[in-house]
Amino acid sequence: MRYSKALIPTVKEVPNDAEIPSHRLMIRAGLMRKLASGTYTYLPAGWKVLSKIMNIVRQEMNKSGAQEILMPAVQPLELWQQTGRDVAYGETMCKFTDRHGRENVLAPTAEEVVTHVAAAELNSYKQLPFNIYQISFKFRDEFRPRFGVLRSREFIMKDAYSFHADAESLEETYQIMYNTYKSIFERCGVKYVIVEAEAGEMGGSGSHQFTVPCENGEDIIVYTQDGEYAANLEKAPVDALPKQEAVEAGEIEEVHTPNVGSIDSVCALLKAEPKELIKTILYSCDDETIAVLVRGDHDVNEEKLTQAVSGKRLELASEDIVKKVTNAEVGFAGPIGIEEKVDKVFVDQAVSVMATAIAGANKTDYHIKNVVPGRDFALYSAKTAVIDARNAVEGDTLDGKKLLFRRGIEVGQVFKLGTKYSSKLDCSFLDVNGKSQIALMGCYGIGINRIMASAIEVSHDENGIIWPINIAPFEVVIVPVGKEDENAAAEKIYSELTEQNIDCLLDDRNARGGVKFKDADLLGVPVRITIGKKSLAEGLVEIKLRREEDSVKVPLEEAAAKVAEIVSNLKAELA
RNA sequence: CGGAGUGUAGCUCAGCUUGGCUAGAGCACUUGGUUUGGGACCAAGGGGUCGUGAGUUCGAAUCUCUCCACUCCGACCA
Repeated sequence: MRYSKALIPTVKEVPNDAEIPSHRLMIRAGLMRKLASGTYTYLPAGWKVLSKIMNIVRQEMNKSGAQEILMPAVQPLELWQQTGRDVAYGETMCKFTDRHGRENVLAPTAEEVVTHVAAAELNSYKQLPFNIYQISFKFRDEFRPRFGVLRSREFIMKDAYSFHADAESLEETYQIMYNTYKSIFERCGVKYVIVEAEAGEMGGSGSHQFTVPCENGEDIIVYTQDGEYAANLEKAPVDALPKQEAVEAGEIEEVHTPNVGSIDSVCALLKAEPKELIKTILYSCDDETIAVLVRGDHDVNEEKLTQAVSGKRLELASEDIVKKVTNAEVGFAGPIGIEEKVDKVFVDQAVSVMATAIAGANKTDYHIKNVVPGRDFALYSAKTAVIDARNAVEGDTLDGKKLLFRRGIEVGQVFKLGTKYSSKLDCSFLDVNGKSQIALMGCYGIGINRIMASAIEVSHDENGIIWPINIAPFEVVIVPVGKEDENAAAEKIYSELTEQNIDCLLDDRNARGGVKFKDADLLGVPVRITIGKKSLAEGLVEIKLRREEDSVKVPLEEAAAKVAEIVSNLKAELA
């Protein structure tokens, strides 16, 4: 590609709505432009990056035995109603009615459609297993799109779905996908960690997340120093805390706390620490109401809670329910006597070992001091159980080992779905004995745009992007500085490299050297060839790697061969 | 959805407090010239119904209200 003919509109100044490096650099390097909140147009160089990522994904998926298909972006809402996910996905799903009055959704994912497709074609165990995938646009009407491409409303996802006759087969494909994902991210040149994850809304029995550690990630990874354990925050269990030393706790004492409902304000008023408080949080689960007790400085982990209610859908109780159950305004729920008012009580382990605590009084504008767990409310009963119900925090351990935290960008996740979708959409087959069986499923997603953004997040400097060569918009940029012999030499190298299928950008613009260097750095092209007057007079050109400071000079005639070798070495690093 | 903020040229912003001549700067763009190894310089240009709609006023970018868009924080934490 010749720069003079290319639409690569680099800019010096950034629109003020870009905050994180990947977003800023994608705008500055002319890779993309925003159309509206959470939607972006990819310009030629940006689309090339995405295309290269998609090609790697496609090659590795095909190599694993998966087959590519393409499903519609517009799906009938009816399919989603059959699995109940029309409600579960809620407002995140963009719905619309067509001219015939039919309700549709813009695909946020495709479990329903793919299961429907498979159900129609699957008859016999002899067809199993198979794994089909697509690379397509997905639309999720996010609460709050942000961080540029990291949480956009429209994005490109590779989603694969496997179908199996038995658990062993699912396990086998799951492992194949796990390894395929490793190859994909390695070839893309992004450093990732694999963590245990909860299946969440997707359902199923097992899941791993592929996460790129980086400061601007939205996910929190919890791990032990020795690398024995890594999980996301939703999943990570914690060791039980030791029982606090018993203190001379007086009788419970009601205190007036007018208009003071939040943890912080209670602490301020009573001069206490959040860790001396018990939070009582109410959830609705089907028709039941569930109370959860956690320490004031801890957060409820809904995934753990969901496990405790056997995977049933949980929802924070509405204000009305809270008022009805506690006989008080929101902010004053407490553990004493709550057992009689709700269907279940889960006490977080950290609460169960508290010596004494402050809690809500189930009475508007009142709290209770000197609450002793086990004395003033039951820890174990028909309705009450002590469980691990909170997020891990700094200071927690697992198996006695200190838990560490770091942020990351989720770029891929694999799930064992089991029969969650196949049972509801009747995806079954006849087994060897002629008996009808429900197919087992796995699903495997990769965020294409997120690979692009995370590569930038972890690899850039003050001058711009530093691409891994396999996903760079160009592998080599040729910069002639000057306009006579330099251009001729540049053309020569350009045609030699192009002939060898090296993806090359020739900066043939009539611009000063400085401009070309700045743009080459901003765009992040891994290898740069500079052809200047002085060196050329000696028959030399200069080769510089974007990621390194120094350059080397080689004879003009050898330049193409030398660069081809460098390119192939850089690629070998990512093989 | 709650809170905060911002909307003036393609981009970054000034002007608004205290209403008043033809609405400004830098970057970008066009033309000509000089330049050409790290975002050059000179000169001449083009480009804005100041987000929308209403109101107050002799007069509104500026004051008031409506709506819209965008950004940030939060959104189960009782």
